[in-house]
Amino acid sequence: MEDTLTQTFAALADPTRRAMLERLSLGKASVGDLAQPFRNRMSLPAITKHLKVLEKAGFITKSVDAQYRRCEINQEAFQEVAEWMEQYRIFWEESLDRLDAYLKTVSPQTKKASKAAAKKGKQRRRQ
Amino acid sequence: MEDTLTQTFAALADPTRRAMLERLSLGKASVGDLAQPFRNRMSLPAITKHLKVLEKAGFITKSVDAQYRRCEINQEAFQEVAEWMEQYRIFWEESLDRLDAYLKTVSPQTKKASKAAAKKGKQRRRQ
DNA sequence: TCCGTAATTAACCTAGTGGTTAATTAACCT
DNA sequence: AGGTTAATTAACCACTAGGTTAATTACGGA
Repeated sequence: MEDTLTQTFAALADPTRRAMLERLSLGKASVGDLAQPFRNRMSLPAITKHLKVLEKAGFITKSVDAQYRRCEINQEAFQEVAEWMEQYRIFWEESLDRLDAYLKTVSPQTKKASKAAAKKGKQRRRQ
Repeated sequence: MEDTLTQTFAALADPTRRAMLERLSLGKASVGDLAQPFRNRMSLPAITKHLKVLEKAGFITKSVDAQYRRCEINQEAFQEVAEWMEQYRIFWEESLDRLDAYLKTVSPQTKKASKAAAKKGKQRRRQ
């Protein structure tokens, strides 16, 4: 696959891996911990593979702790995405403005994603 | 592939498609225009397929103009990426601060991506 | 009307991805 | 030492992604 941005985006193009990142954004976790929400759907080797993809893309780092592997989220890859997005800032800023405006027409408090987006718009837009 | 975030990230996980978006960020273009930089490496049907992926992911819209297809960049998909990134803001903000600091230790003017990132950091970081 | 150009569709091929089961490595515990 | 638990590796399979060539559609111009 070669190029690093490609690896980065490819790593995010899977719901299982995104869920793992979401879990890791709350704090460190072992492979078993990360596997737990998927135990019914998916085997452990599958989990291992997903983690390897995330690791190669720089989203996580693993450290050995006895028989456990402690997984931790990592900025590196997020930085790449953010830098790339910078190039298209004009588009996503505009989009968030629209989202922000839309949210004002709905209810004052909505679910977390919407709240976060609204907050972002407010913080950055003026000046 | 089902889910929309997956489609969005998958669309970005290809250097050809990212190059096309880069070109389209400068303005509208026909399929032929977009194909031109790849004409030696890649056939036209391949280009058509790539554009279809970008279209399904919401990154571009096509309109018919005689025998030409006029392609235009679109915010929709960028919005999705931005919303998703919001969840990890703590990581990429921190990353951009580091990048910003690093750039200060290098030269005042560097290449475009770096400049943009530095600008972003300055605008948002304080207050 | 006929030819050239723009672009897509169809049919196909190869390599890579996401999953499996079975076997293996490595650490802890009694 | 022997058993249990954590995780990885190996070998395999089905499906999709990215590419090809050849054929097709659709429009403009002499």
